[in-house]
Amino acid sequence: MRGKSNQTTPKPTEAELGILNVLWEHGDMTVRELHEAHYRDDGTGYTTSLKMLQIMHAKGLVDRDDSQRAHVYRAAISKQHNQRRFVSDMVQRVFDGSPSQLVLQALGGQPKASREELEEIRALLDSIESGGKS
Amino acid sequence: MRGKSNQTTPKPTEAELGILNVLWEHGDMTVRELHEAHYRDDGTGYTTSLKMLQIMHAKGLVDRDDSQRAHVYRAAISKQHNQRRFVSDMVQRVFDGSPSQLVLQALGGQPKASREELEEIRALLDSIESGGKS
DNA sequence: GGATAACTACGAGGCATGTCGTTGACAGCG
DNA sequence: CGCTGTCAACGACATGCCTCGTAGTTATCC
Repeated sequence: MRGKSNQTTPKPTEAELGILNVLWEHGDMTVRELHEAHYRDDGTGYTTSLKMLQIMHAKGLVDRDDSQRAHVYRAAISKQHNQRRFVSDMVQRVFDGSPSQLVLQALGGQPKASREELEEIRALLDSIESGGKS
Repeated sequence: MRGKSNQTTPKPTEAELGILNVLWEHGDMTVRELHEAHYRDDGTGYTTSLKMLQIMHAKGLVDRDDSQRAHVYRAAISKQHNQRRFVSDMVQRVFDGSPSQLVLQALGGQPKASREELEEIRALLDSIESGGKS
């Protein structure tokens, strides 16, 4: 019920993903704000930030409020939605469609999970194993 | 001691990943064999397969045996190595560096894990929680 | 030995991505 | 009113990816 946002949005590119991460963190932002927060260090020009947001708006990745002179942008897709998209893609292309293989690889990786996170994972396992819901 | 580990091989592109998947499945292959197995359906030309393998060889993604007239190619990186690379990248870019978030997302997804796979995951959780090894 | 078929090598082109420069509009201030 | 600074819009360009056509080489078969 919550998602009237349909699946028609394309997969974000690498640069677009960086921008979305800032938008998810900060909420609504003007071009100037995003540029200062995200592109300042690497010396990238202001117009690049603008162009990026315009392209993302054309793709439906961000919404825009142009009632003010400085347009305000916000992420049009949720972080979770994006995560599902990426996980689904990677399971398909890199793990032969097996999510559990991905899980094993992720748990074996370097940034170790904390005890609380491990418990959360166990809880989800229980939920699945007892015929839990999707 | 972290940092620039010699990841000399770049991350495979989409098309390169498709080729690697075939090579991991079939083992060593000539260009012709790969083309028949992978590119025949979509009408892609033979020289495209050849060029792809040449590029991948230049990048170090595949090894080549040119002692015969028809060169024989094989994957230069293991499937596991590639999986680690992709998981690490995605954890960083999409999950703010939290592997457990990725795990939760993967387990919630649609291709459900089997009971055996769930047990395997539990075993790995136990191993980690008891001060397991890497 | 000469034609034929299969192979490698190389360059070029179409397309997406990410970068920027320039232009024109608009607000605020004197 | 006219200046100055900020903004959105658009085109252009470099680069990487993927595609193919063409050329040149080598094996094979009469």
